[in-house]
Amino acid sequence: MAKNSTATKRDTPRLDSQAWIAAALEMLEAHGINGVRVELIARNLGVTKGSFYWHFKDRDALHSAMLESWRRRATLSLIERLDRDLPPRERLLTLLRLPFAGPRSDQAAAVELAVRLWGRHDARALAALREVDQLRTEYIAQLLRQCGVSEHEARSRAILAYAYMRVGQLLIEGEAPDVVTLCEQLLIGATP
Amino acid sequence: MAKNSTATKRDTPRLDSQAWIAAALEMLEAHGINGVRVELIARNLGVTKGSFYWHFKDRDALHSAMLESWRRRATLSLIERLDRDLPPRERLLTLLRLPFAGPRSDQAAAVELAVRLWGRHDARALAALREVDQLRTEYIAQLLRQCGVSEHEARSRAILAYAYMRVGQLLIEGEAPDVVTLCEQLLIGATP
DNA sequence: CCATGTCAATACGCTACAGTATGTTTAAGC
DNA sequence: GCTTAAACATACTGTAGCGTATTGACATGG
Repeated sequence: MAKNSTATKRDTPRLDSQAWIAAALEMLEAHGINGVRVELIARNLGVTKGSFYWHFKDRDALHSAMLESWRRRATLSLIERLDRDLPPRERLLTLLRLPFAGPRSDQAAAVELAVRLWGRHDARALAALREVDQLRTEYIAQLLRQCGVSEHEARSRAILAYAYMRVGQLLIEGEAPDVVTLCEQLLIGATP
Repeated sequence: MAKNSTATKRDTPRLDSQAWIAAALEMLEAHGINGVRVELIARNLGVTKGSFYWHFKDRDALHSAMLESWRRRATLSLIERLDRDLPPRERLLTLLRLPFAGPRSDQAAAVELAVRLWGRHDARALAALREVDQLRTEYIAQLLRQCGVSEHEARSRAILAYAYMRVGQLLIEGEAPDVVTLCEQLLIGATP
């Protein structure tokens, strides 16, 4: 186990900043912001930290880049991926089930938790978090309004739905399927 | 700034395990489980780590003690403190507003997030988390049933309420008071 | 007053890690 | 084939932190 250790193969021997950021976000998801170590990420990528300090000035620069990358993907990508020809109610359901759909979404939900904790002693993380939270809840609220939810209830329901999406995964694990379905119905509104 | 640095005064010059655990939980809340450093806690307590290794075998023993302490306080204390002569609906409201009532509850909510992240790569933390989640949601569901919520809806509403209590703090910060009130009404049930 | 148990300070070795300095490979352009 | 710059390796310094060993302060009971 000298060169090709774990994560990325050497099919792309040369890395760019994005590869480092992606690997760093994996570390963030697993061990929090303090667990994001340069040499560990390097090992996961199959390189040494000599590569890291080519792409980034220092550890703090990586942190900023991680936040920026997360903010972009958290706002643009997800929303634009859903804005297709689905009716609003189906879009809402898909959105609600997104954090529970497979290990990839599972990791994404964990990153949210890590950023949330990170934001307690880092102003940049807090700012990014507020912006993402605001955009997400507002988007959910819009969908709810399109489903016929009143203007007043929309924001409250959006907040509840968003909270459910953040920490609901572990809570649901042992529950019956109809309990989950009822959660969704309570959030979206009565079944027509 | 030599002796009495920050946290605990030297009124109680000698410490016990509980003081260490409490200080460690503060660190957990601020920097996650990886940020819980022995020498840093020692500085906060105004002692050196020579004291620590008298009370605990090693860092891992502190982790276990932290989990155990958190589990006790998370299950027994809170529930028993509420089981007074309040009607169930008022008890529910108090419970719902607990995470947003002052900085102390704010810290407690942050500890929950930290444990939640911690549980992603530590089996003990995950076990404690599951137990606490289960007890809390079941307790909320019981209160809901006493409020007239149907058996089926009780568990779903409890999950939504619990998720709201965990991450709702930041989401609510800029909201109007009636939005928050509506959140509570949606969770508890229609106003009678 | 001294013996013992409790709690803490000091000194030490060890490892992990951040960051720097500098050498080495690889690919592209000419 | 030679140059150049991008991407990475290697070797190093400095520091933070875990754990250990030893010693010191302080109280209490005999």
